[in-house]
Amino acid sequence: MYQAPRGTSDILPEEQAYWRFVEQKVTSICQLYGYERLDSPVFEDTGLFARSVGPGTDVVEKEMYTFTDKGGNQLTLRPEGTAPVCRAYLEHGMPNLPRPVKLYYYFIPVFRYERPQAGRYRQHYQFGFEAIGEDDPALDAEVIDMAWQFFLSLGLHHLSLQLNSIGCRQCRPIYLNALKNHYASHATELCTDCKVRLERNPLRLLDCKKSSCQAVADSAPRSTDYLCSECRVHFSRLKEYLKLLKIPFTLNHRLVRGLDYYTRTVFEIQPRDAGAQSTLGGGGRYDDLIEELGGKPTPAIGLAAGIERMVLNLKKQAVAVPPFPRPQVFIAHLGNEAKDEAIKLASRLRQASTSIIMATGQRSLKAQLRQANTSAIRHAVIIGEQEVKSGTVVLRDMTNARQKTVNPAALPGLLG
RNA sequence: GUGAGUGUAGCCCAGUGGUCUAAGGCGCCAGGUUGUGGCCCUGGAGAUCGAGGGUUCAAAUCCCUCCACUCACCCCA
Repeated sequence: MYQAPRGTSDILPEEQAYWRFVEQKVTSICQLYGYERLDSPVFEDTGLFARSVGPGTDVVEKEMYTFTDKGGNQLTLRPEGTAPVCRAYLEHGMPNLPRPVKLYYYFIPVFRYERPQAGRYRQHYQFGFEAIGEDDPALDAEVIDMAWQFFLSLGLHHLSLQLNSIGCRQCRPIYLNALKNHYASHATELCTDCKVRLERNPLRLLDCKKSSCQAVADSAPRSTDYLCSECRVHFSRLKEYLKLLKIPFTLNHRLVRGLDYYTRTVFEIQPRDAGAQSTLGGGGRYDDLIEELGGKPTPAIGLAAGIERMVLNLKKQAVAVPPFPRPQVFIAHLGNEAKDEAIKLASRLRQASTSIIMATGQRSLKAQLRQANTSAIRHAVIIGEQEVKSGTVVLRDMTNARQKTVNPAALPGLLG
């Protein structure tokens, strides 16, 4: 027997109500904030991701699904959503559009070769949005506001917004240097992982969870103390705007994010009783990315959020989502002539926009009604030999067991 | 890639060497009502006990290998 590949899963009918619910909230928030949808291909040139996400990151180094196609092209199933949007932005001349250009994507499959665990998969789905071409901290605030309002609109409670600024290409190197010096002077206290991080990706040192490293992290220099004057002003304006908007945020000096393209503002939204894979959504500025991909210097900011984690939290917090709509009518029949009539009736009603499940096979009326019942269908239409003779049908209301003989032409008007 | 736990019907699970030709519940199918669901009663179908190998007179049960799932590390959504 075949199984779905490791780390992938089927989204079964009983799950769909959650996914539909999220989709509806995504579309409405994006419409509310003036974002337009962009769908990009599932795979891209490997170089696009290697370059933007960063050659030293785990995502690029060991998690990409990369393959060579028959034409010899190096391609990669997308491990994230921002780089493709930036590629499309450049490819289709969007720098000429009024700024900022606001784009969103929804339900894109994202692939990373990782060991699966709660809330983490090899193929998962993301929603995200990007605002490209503006460095005003008011835009940062709007993006964070949009993310915050979105998660609230899902009905999730006890969320926390973590915020930090990691500086720009002027001030970040100075900070990284200070950070490295600090850690180097505590090198003997560090775990083996952190010794590697010190060389490869010093920002990641900050979120090591080992207690010995936590102590070093607690006394480590903070990126916000090393911001250049522009970045400092930018960050403090952002905080003012967030206060203006009454969005509660927690400054988190350890929040760094794992992709190299982030600059200045970084943020994450997490449920407060967080498990291991807690982040619902995260994002930040990537002011150098468009330039890195061959465009003119163009500041930008965005967010990505994982749909599975939303669904996980909707269930955990017992949020009631609208049920998937059931067909209105079940058509039961007895005998061959009645079946012919039933087939014709089903077709006519569907053309009149009435949703129908018609019994197939030759089962007893009891079995047919049992199916209508378990399928949670409100009305049953029954056609037997008597009805065929008189040109009528029996309409039964399954919620109260009342039924009457009616003319089939009158059916559409009789269905609640 | 590392560590821990778990794999018995569609689902939940009992069974820890012979009485297992594997129990129960949910669900499914059928009958009890020769044309009427939900409750109840009765019956039925459905399991090569994750896979392969080994120990033993005898393995769902013990051992080994592999696979999968779960959780955690790592990293992120």
